[in-house]
Amino acid sequence: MVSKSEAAEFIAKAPLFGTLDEAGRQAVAQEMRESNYDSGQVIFSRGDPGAELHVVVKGRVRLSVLTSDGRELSFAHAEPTSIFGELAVFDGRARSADATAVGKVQTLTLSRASFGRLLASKPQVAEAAIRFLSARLRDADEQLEAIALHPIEARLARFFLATARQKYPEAKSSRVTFSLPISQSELALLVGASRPKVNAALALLEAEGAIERKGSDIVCDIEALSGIGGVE
Amino acid sequence: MVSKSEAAEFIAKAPLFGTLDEAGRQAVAQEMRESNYDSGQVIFSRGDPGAELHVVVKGRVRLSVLTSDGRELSFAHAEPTSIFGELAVFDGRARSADATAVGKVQTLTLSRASFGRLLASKPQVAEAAIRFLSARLRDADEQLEAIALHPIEARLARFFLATARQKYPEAKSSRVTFSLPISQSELALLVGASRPKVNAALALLEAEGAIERKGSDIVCDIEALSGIGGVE
DNA sequence: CGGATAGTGCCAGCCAGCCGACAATGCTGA
DNA sequence: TCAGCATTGTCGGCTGGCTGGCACTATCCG
Repeated sequence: MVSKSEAAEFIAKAPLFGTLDEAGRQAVAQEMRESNYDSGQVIFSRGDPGAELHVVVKGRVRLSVLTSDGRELSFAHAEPTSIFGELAVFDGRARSADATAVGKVQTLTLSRASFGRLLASKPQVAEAAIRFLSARLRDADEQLEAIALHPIEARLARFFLATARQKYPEAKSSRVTFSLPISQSELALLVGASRPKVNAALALLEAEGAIERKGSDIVCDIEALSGIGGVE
Repeated sequence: MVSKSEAAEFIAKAPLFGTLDEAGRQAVAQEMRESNYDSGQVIFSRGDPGAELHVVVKGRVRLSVLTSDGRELSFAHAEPTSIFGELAVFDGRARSADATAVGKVQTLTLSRASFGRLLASKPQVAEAAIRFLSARLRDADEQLEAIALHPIEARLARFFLATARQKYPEAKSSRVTFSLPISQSELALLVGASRPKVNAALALLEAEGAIERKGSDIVCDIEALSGIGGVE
């Protein structure tokens, strides 16, 4: 259970609400509702009318699409402080992807109506939304490029780079360690490849010295990964 | 040459400025500058600091990325009334793609500074920007899905559907005709496939009766294309 | 404590789509 | 008018990645 004051504190770390002052965050927190999901539970599906956005508090959420013939692709995973389901709130159209809990998940939700009021009353939220969407779009473009033009190892390398950058925004040492609670199958969905290929690519990256796997932890060599990822 | 009043009239058709009133459009038009490019000319390149957005007046612009090993992919073509180069203006970061004139091109440009003033003074522009970016993001997601999960014919079919929907927004008859001034090589870049494959896929679509080619015109059967494109 | 379930590592066979190449056609500009 | 270039239509060889399957291990839960 999350108290309203904990919620207010928490959303300060979320992109859309970080620019609000203390009072603003309190006000938003008042409007948010807590939701809990079990592992594998569908949070929403593509095509649903969808009228609220989520901020992840605990756990991971897979954002993916599923074709009629059963093929699947993950756009991203939402982790704590990540926002998802925002598109339906921004433009009022249907859900563009499926959201599925990967493990137990807790989120805070904000309704379209509440967000509309927020947007109208706080101009800095509109600006934050524009920056947020711009960043999303840059990510999407990069992902499109990766999947269309780069081989699997490069896509994996980029994924690790992006994750590392997210966990350690300050670009400091060349080797960073973090835990990666993702199965190879999830990785395969994210990277748009088959599970066996991901397995092989991981082994390859490790052989090249770009990563090192220690249980569920992973050590990344930023330099090496950049090289393999094709980032000049 | 475009006069300021012609410009004001023209930008009414562009997504970001359509919500402005006559006076607002006049004001924006005053700030815009005309640019002309020859066929093949690079308008900007990825990584450039980029400080203005463009509205296409005449011609087509290819928005693409190029990898170090020479592989290329088009995200989209900007056509008259389309906006491109907006990301750098929204978030102040570098250009995320290359923009190249396909044929002679004329654009109107608006500087980041001008846009910033516009954003601050007209709240409806912020809202338009959010909707605009949301739509872009939905497109990007759809493209990602298509390229990762669907075969070439399906991607081509979706491309035609999207084009048809853009030219005839009112969903009326099941067959629509329009001219398609794009070479197969351009199509291949857009669809993320090799040129020969596009050629074969076009032949296949025509054999299936989903399209019909008459010179540079094309007749699309919406139903058939939807079926092949995997749109339920 | 033991069984079930999920994740990992790996192999073999198959196929879609790539590449490079070439002729035929058509448009363009001198 | 004609040469030159871009575009189109097709091939064949090659290969990266997929599918499906199987054994082994770790982990979670009853």
